[in-house]
Formats: sequence, structure tokens, C-alpha cells
Amino acid sequence: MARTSSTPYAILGFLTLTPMSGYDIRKEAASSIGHFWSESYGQIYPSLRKLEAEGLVRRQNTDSSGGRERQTFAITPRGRKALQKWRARAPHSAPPRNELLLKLFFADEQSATHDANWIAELKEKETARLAEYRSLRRQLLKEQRNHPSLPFWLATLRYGIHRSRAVVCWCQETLDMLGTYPAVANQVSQKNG
Amino acid sequence: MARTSSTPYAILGFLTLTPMSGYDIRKEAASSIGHFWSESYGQIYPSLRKLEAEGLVRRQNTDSSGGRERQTFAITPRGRKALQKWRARAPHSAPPRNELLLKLFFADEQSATHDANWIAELKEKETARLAEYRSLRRQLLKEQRNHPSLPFWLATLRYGIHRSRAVVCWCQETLDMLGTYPAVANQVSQKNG
DNA sequence: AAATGCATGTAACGCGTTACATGATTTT
DNA sequence: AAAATCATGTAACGCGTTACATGCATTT
Repeated sequence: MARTSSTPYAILGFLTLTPMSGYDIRKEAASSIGHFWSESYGQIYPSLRKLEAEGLVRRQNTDSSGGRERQTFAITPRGRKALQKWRARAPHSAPPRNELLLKLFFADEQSATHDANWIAELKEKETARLAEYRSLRRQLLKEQRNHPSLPFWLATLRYGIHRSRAVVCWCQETLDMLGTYPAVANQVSQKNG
Repeated sequence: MARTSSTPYAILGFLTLTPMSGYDIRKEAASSIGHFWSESYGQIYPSLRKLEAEGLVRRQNTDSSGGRERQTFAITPRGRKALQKWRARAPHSAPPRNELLLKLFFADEQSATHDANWIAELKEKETARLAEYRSLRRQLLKEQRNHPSLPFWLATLRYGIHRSRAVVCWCQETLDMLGTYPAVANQVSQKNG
């Protein structure tokens, strides 16, 4: 198996919940861990093949009811062991790369209007996310009330909430600061008070 | 020039401050934007060559006083224009990838001790960062008091502060949650109160 | 003389995205 | 019949890290 990629383990993780197709995994990932992790088909399908070749997953049944045939995979006992081993290894945190901040760092009074607009957008996006988090939280509390993993899922959600709140707060502070530049104050199409 | 990489622009940005060598850029980047951006030599040196070939930077003087010869680069007028154009383009935010959260999402009561330890470490790291931010802030306010870019630099710093505070807060909440599992409470080597 | 540190640079590798190709089914 | 949707898959590409190679100076 690949040395450093966590993609195969993300796949194994989802397959512990229930057997799934690559398509399902993608969809599930987007809705449940999308706020801190992303996977593309270009990663998932090849990974599934490798995992199958190593006996960590097995093809369950290819049912063709509705649409193209679906390849459903299930995790094997060896797959569960591999997942456990991965779980025990310390996570490495990737070096951060935030292009908005990079641009802001090299801003000047003339061009700061751009930043103000981007930051206003970001503020709205993160505010919208907070609403999504709340609804996702309600949904989890209702539909997964007794799932033993619920506390862990909620913990990752809380991370997103803390993060978004911090970002929204920073956005407002920074918009206020940028607003002190006349060039910015006059040009920004803002709904920030 | 490369289509999507922001590395060349980060380099151009630093060269607007003062002419520098690749080595200097790396050091400067680590200390000033290291909390939200990273560059490696493997990126910087080839980028500098390309930028030179395109006339966006020029080699200034290769002074060999002390150690190996130093290649110092300065930004050209065309380089400034390229930087301005980049500044005007909206930043794209990379899809997030947080391996700690991925592992936590697939945690179970047995293995949650690992997470608790990592989270305790993270909490200390982010707490230490907060102290670094404060000292960096003091330094900026003293040494760059009149630099026109100071407000933008402070804004990026505030981002880090908000972010770290949020993470520390989440860490504590999550440690408390994990502590309710007997298996975790007994095994974690903790100094968290 | 050896080891360490400064400074420049390259090569190889793997990862992940993007774009594309395919094919079947349902909708219009 | 055409368009849109579901589902699987591949190929190409670029980016960024890691590891390595080099060489000069200073320290021990």
C-alpha cells in the first residue's frame, strides 16, 4: 500500500460503516467529512483496486439495478487490521497554505479593495457554513443517536464550528481595518455593519 | 510562468521589500508568513531561474563575502506588474485536509487514547504559537512602526491568533469529552485541567 | 584535519486534481 | 431523439516535498 497517502484509509474507514461503492464513498465523504477532508474519483477508484489486490477490501456484488452496474466493496478482516494500525500512527499536519493570506500580506492601499471583497465573500461563506454545521448536528443527533461513533463525529463537527466562528470574527475585524483606507471604503460593495 | 503555483508570486512579493537571495527568501518566509504559508528550496531556486528568464527578476550581484557566493535577486518593473496582476485575481482556497480529524472521525473507544494524546500535544503546540504570535506582534510594532504594509502584516497575524485560540479551545473541549471514556481517562499522560 | 554551518542547486518521487472517456438509464 | 444523470474508470499534468550533491568558510 502507498506509504503516505491517507486516501486508502479514509476508504477503509467508510467501509467499516457499511459496504459501499466508490461513488457512494465520494458522496458520503463530501457530506460527512467534507469540511476537513476531500477525495476525488481519481483517487478513490485506483485506491479501491489496490486495496482489493491487497485483500483489504473485497468486491461484494455487482448489482446493475438502476443505471450502470455498481461495484460494491466491503472491508475484510485484514482491512480492519490495516485501519487499526494506521489509526495508531501519529497524524502529520501538512504545511499550511492560505492564498488569501498570502495576497493580503503583499497588499497595498491601492489593491486592498480586492482583499476586502474576498474577505467579505469569505465571511458570508463561513457564516453559511455555520448554519450547515448546525443542521448537520441536528441530523446526527436525531438519526445516529445511538451510534457509538457519534461523539467522535460531533467532535469533528465542533472543530469546524470553532474554526468558522474564528474566521468570521477575523473577517469582520479585518474588514473594519480595511475600511479605514478611503480607497477601500468607497469601492467595496459591502453589506457589513 | 506557471499557471497555478503561487510560489513565484510569493518570491516576487518578498523581493518588493528588498533584494534577496533564495536562501534569504526561505528564511524570511519561514519567520514572517510561516504560520500560513511554506516554501521549500526545491521550489524557490527553480522558480527564481524561471522568473529571471522571464525578466521578472534580475540577478543583482554575486558577492562572495563570507561563505559560498550569494546570488542576490531584485524585482524588475515587469515583475511588479506581474505581481499586481496576480494580486487582482481571486485566491482559490485549497480543499482542506486535516489528518488528525480524519483519524478522530474513525476513532473508537479502544483507540481513542491515541487521539487524546495527539490532541493534548496539539493544544500545547498551539498555545506555544500564541506566545510566538504575541512576540512577533511586539517586534513588528517596534521595528516596522512606519511601514505602510504593517496593517496587512498584522492582519495575517491576527488570523493566526484567532485560529490558534479556536484550536486550543476545541482541544480542551475534546479532551474533556474523551476523558469520559474510562479507557482514555486511565491511560492518557495528561496535564490538562 | 575534521566537523559543522552557510548557500545553492537538482533529481526523483508521489500525490491529488482536472479533464476526459465510456456506457447505461431516466427525463424531457 | 436528445439531454441529463448516475456510475465507473483512466491519463496527463503540475505541484511540492524529500533527499541528495556540491562547495566554500569557520569552528574545534
